[in-house]
Amino acid sequence: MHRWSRTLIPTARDAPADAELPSHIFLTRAGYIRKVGSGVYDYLPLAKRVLSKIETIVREEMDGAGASEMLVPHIVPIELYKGTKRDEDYGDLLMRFTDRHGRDAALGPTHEEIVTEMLKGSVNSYKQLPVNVYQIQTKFRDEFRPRAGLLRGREFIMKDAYSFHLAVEGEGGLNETYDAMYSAYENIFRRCGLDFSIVEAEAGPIGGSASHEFMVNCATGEDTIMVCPASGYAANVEKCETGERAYSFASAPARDLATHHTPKMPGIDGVAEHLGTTPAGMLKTIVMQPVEPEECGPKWVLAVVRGDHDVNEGKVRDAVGFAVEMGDEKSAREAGFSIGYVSPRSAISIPDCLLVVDPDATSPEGEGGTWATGSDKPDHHDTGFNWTRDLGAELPEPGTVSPDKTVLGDSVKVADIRNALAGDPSPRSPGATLEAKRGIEVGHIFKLGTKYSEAFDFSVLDKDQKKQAVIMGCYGIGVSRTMAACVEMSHDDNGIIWPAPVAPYHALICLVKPEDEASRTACDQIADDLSSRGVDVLIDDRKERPGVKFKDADLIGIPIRITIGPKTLEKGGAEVKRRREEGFGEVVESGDVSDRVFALLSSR
RNA sequence: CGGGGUGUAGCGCAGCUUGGUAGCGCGUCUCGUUCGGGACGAGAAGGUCGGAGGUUCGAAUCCUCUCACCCCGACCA
Repeated sequence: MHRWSRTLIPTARDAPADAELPSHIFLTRAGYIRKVGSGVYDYLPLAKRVLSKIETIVREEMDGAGASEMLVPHIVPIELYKGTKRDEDYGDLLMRFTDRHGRDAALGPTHEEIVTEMLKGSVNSYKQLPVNVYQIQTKFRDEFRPRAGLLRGREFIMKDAYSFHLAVEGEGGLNETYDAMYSAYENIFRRCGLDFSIVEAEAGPIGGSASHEFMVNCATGEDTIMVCPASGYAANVEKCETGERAYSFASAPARDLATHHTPKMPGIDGVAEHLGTTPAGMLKTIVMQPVEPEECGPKWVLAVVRGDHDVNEGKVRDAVGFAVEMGDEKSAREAGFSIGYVSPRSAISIPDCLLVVDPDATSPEGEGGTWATGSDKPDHHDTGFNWTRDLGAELPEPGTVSPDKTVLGDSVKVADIRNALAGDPSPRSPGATLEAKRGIEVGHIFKLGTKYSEAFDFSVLDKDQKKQAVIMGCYGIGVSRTMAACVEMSHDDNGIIWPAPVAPYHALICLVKPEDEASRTACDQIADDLSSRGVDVLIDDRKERPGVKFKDADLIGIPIRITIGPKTLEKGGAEVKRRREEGFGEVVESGDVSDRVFALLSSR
């Protein structure tokens, strides 16, 4: 139980000019957070209470799922990152500094390395596996452009867990823990009162294979996710598959190939306008190359998508069977590519090329059967390009492309290689189409594999006395971001509306007239009653006008407001109102208030 | 890292073009009247105008350098 006059809740009528999103505006105005520097915030008492409640839920579910809490240093010697090259991969995101002895260190952006080191030093038998350890700690990532308050700060609070296994499958295997974490995360976010989606995701710079993201559904979210309403399939845009799409190269050309001079037109929009077409009437040909050229056939991979679509590197990788990256511009020019003006014909004229075409880039929609494309010479584009007439190579027969199928031609493949879009066919439910939604990522679980254990030479002897690299998983939750996401998801024009499980207090007693003896007596009795039943109570005992108190009550968003004043006492008790309800609440007899509050809290 | 912008009282802003010794609203403090949805009146406190250098009799204002912060893009938990 706290009294407003004795704690620190500096509410403000105006938000700082740079606050744009509701979570940033309200958390600041309601006295939860205060900016200290770019992307760095104070957590004031109200915020700390919310964070603690989220952390408690996290701890209960993590412990319940067999994980053990620990804590590693915030500061990590830079050598640990060199082992995995993440000092380079993270680049400037890694906040580095040098101590008085000239030793380089970093503020941990996440702690795979240091935890792997820790386990390596303490686990050397398969009998000690599996193990799953976690911590809740401040992380630091030196974002170039922090924004949106707590949603993308530089310093943030994160729960990160790391599991270690001898095998992927079976009892004690990675998948078992991964599944346990999956359901623990579902429990955590459900208990936090969040509306969320679970989506399939690429692994990102952290490395590894399978992963899922937990996204709070929210229109202001920074991430786009694709969902199939029929099957429940959901994935982030980078990962999202599309359903079967038909393709055919066999359209009859209605016009001849013609070359146009298109100097100094960087964007595809500008070129399309100049040629009298739209980006959807053009082909975009991206020159890519294998990451490890020695281990695969072709030197170059040309990915062709429609002009208004985006090539997806991961999908190209899956289609060709080896990892690819954007082609190095210098060596691509040396090989003969007119970067910026490449057409699919370069795949035929330049040796060692593999051509991969997205179904939507085969036969154009509408009349004409031809595309606008690059001319394979600087400052020129062609119109009237027709695959069968103008490519000069054998093309695959018409058919369909589904996520698990790649159609092979001699030197031409057709495959899903672009980012999914709203309206695309669902990969899981024939006839349904994908929808795009926005979300805020609050949790992410990865199957890491052996990337870190191999880098740190962390292996154990198995039953057959064979040395085996330990298999890892890692599981993160943005704790401070979860707090902000709650506000993004649940607020109105007047302020925050906390879900009860994470609210800083369950009930706010608004003393209309704190100097009134009878009010104070009733208030103390009700507060004691509630506290003894485990309800967190904040008493607004400030000598303020009622209007100010009600405005502040709405701002800070405590789920239940109990108003006590001479008028309510006259009517026999106190007014009880939910934050999410408008107007006046109901007057409840003083002795019944705690029962009433308890009932409201239990009914959500 | 590209493009744009802003630094003046705790918060929001004006003043800068055309140099003359700093102002408004909110908040804070005192007194009085008010008292269930951000009251009213009277009074008060609070600023090396981001920093350094320069021009000038005189700089918040003009010039140079610097630092910080923000927005869009790229990137990203």
